[in-house]
Amino acid sequence: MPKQTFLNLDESKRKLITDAFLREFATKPFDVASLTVVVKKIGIAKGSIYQYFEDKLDLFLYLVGVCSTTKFKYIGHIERKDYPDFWFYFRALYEHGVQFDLENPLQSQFLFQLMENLHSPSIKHLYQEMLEQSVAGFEEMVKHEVAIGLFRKDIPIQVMGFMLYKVGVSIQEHLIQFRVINPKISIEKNIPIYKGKKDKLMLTVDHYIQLVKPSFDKKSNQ
Amino acid sequence: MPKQTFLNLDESKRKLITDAFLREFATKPFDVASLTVVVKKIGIAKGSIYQYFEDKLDLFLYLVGVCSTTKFKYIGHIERKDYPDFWFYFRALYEHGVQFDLENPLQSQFLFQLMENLHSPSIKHLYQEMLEQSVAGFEEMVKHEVAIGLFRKDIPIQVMGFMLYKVGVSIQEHLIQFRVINPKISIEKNIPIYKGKKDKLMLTVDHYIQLVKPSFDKKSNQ
DNA sequence: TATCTTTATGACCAGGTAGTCATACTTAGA
DNA sequence: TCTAAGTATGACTACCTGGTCATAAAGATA
Repeated sequence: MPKQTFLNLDESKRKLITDAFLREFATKPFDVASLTVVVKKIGIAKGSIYQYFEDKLDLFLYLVGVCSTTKFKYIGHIERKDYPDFWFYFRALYEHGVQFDLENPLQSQFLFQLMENLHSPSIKHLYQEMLEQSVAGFEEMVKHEVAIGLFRKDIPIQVMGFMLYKVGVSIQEHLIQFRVINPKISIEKNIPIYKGKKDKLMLTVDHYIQLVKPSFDKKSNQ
Repeated sequence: MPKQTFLNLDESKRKLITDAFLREFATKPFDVASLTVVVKKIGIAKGSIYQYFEDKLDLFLYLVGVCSTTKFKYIGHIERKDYPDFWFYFRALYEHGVQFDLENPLQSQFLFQLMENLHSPSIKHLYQEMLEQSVAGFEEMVKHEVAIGLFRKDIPIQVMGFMLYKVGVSIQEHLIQFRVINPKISIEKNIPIYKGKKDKLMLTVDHYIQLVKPSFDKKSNQ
């Protein structure tokens, strides 16, 4: 948790600091990201950081918190019950995710790279924790779909949950792989990852849904 | 490429060095792995490393080469044409992959963590390159299956190829996630990742095949 | 204006890194 | 046994990191 000193700062300075570190941590793994470089870039003293935060990890966790909170405002209200089947719901999550990205590019990019940048040995436990949480979330979704008879039940929940999680991740990675989006350049130029690419994203989402739907949906004759 | 000096070394010393660095790079990202630590551990001078290799990257690439060559001996002879459908072929790759692991634990573990440990900024290009190659390989497979009418053709090849690649990766990650295997501990104790777990691995492979088969296979009425 | 509290600073510390290089040691051949 | 080529060494450089802390500056209160 940030110290009181940081919270007392006026918003513009808080934003200056937050944004600068979001940028750093969005580009480099935790262990490689350098506080020294960032403070030089924004022209504040190294010592100040330690008036604001306990240590590097404290700062990092603060950023995670900020971004998660923001994103939740965009997708927190989306509920499964408002959609006829899981895939409409799944699709909606992406649609509102784009909105989050367009309006909060830096935060979006930070979250985008989060899992990747957590691969540093010194915070391995955090990675494990977050992955576990994500996977558990998808497992819950699958469990529900199986319960209401929309998803097949001949495959272990864990397998379906994990695969679904992977599908979610793969869509974004696909767009990077095939040069539709370029997070690195987006961060440099400070433009939203999906700016002008919402259509292409949703088309890809649809392709993936079309592809994996038969894997999850219960066959009509079962 | 290693320098001649390294190649002149007698095998036992070469193996000592190779194994020690495989261990280091199997545990830590490229940028975090420390040559200094390794040379201390095996009791040779830091300078010696630079008599053997150009630099850290040269050493790393040597390790990649060694492991790839070994693994190829195990799965290079497996050909699609020897199997009735893609999924038997896919399954066979895993089966022989286990054999490679059991007989070359260290190399297996190094390759296992390779993609993950390539996330270091200083070798981002290498990551990109290898990913590209892997994905291209899976795309070729898909293309072939579509051509012979076994895979559906209503989804872009790129999407199917990338998804298939992800399925391959996901199986291993699944086993970590659900504590069936534990590469980190295996490396510490120097035992094969899949020792005594071949059955569980193949069961999981079968689950994933069973799950994703309907996504890829052409429907009989199409 | 004088006092007290909060905030900002940057030199400094201990510890780490990849890579260099002159020197010493080994080995092989004559 | 002497020489020459190959191999091993570790102190050293230049540079980086996260984190500390006494001190200075700024703000608020009276």
